[in-house]
Amino acid sequence: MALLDEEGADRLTMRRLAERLGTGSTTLYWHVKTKDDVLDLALDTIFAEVEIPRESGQGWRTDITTLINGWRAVLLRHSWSAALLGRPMLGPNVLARSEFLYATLLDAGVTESRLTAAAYGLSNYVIGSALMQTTWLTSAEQAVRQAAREHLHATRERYPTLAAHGPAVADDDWETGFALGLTWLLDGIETGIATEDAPGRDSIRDRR
Amino acid sequence: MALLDEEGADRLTMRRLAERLGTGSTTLYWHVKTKDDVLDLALDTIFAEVEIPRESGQGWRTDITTLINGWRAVLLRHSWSAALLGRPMLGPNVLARSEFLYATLLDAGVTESRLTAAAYGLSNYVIGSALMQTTWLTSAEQAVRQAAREHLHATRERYPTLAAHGPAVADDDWETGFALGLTWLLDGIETGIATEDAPGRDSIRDRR
DNA sequence: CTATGCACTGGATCAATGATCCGGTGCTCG
DNA sequence: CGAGCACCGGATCATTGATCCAGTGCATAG
Repeated sequence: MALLDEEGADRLTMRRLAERLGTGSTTLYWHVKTKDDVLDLALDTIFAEVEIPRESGQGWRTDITTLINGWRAVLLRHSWSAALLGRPMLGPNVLARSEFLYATLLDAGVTESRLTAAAYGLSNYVIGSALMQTTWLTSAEQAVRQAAREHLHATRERYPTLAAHGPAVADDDWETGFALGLTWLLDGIETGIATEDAPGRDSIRDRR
Repeated sequence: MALLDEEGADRLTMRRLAERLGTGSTTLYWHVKTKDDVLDLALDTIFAEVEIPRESGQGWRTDITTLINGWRAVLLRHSWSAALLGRPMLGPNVLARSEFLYATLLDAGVTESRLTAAAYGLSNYVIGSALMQTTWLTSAEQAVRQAAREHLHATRERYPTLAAHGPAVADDDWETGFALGLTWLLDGIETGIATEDAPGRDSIRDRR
C-alpha cells in the first residue's frame, strides 16, 4: 500500500515490493500466487477505509451519500486504485459495501426492478468520476495538463465551445460537479420510489 | 484494432502487432514513439465510430441520448477500450464528441455553472458503466462470473441482500439499467434549466 | 546515367519484469 | 534429538518494451 501510494501502480514491481519488505523477491510467491493477487488484495484493502454508516437515522439519502462520498474519497486518496477498477472486485470489504448499498436502497423502498439500476448507476458514477479525476491529476502531474490546455488553445477554432467553457480545473469544480451529479441520480431514484410505475407489481413499501 | 478486438489489450505486443502487419517489430518504432502511442491512437480511432447527431431537430435530450448510447455501444463493441480510459484522451475524435456535448448542453440552456457538472456527469457515467460491464463480460468470459456467483452463494449469510437481489446477469439488465440511470441524469440536468437557482446570474436562455 | 539524400526496415541486443525451480534454514513438536 | 513443515532466496527462464546501427530502395538533382 505504501509503495502504491508513493509511486503508483506502474512502479509496483515484485522485486521492488520485496526490497521494501526486506526480503527476496521470490519469497513473495509463497504468500501470493501472482502479482494480480497483490493488486486485488490492495484494492480490497482500501475499501476497508470507507466507513459504512450505521443506524444514522438520517434517512437513506444521507446514508448513501455518505457511503458514496467516502468511496470516492478513498479512490482519490489512493490515486492508483481507480485505474485498477477494471477487474472483478470480490473482496470482503467491497462486498460489504455493496451489501450495505443494496440493503439501504431496498429498505428505502426501491423496487427490485430498479434496484440494480440504482446500485449500478451510483457505483458506475463514482468509478467513472474517480477514474476521470485521477487521470487528470496524477498521470499528468502537470505536464500533460499543461499540454492539454495548450492543445485546446491552439485548436480553439475547431473546438470553440470546449476551449471557451473548458473542462474542470480547480479542485472545487470536481467536488461540486460530483455532488451535483450525485443528487441527480438520487433524485431519480427517489422519484422511482414515490411514483411506482411498474403496473401490477406491489411496491415493497405497500407490503409492510 | 483487429488485434485488439480479437485478443484484447493484454495480448497486444509490439512483436505480435508487427508480425500481424508483416513487418519487423522494431520498424513500428519509426512510426510510433512508444507503445502507449499505439493505445492512444487506437482509443481515439474507435471514437470515430460514434456518430454525432447533426441537425436532428429532435431536441437536445434526444441528441445527447443518441451520442451517449453510441459512445457506450462503441466501448462495449471494443471491449479492450474501457480499461484504457484511465489515460488522457486528447485525440481529435474524442475532442469532437466532447465539443458536441458541451455545445448541445450550452445550447439547451444549461448554465455555465452546471455545464461541466453535466458534461462530466454524463461522461463519467458512460465510462463507469462500460468499464463495469466489460469487466464482467470479457475478463471473466465465464470462469470468474461463475466463481463470483458461487462465492456469493457460499457466503450468502454474510451478504444476504446481495445474494438475493444479486447483480445484473442478463444483457437486458445492463441495457435497461443504463438507460434508467441516463434518464435520471438528464432529468437532473433538465431541472437545472427550468429552475434557475443561481441567484444574480442570468441564464443563457434569458440573454438571447 | 549516376550520385546523393532520405524515408524506412529489421537483426542483434539490452534492461526490466513476472514467474518457476530447487536447494536451503530454522522452528516446532513428538 | 530428529523429523516435518512453513518459509526463504539465489539462479534462471521467457517475455516484452525499447534502442543501436547497419543496411535498402527510391526519388530527384546534376
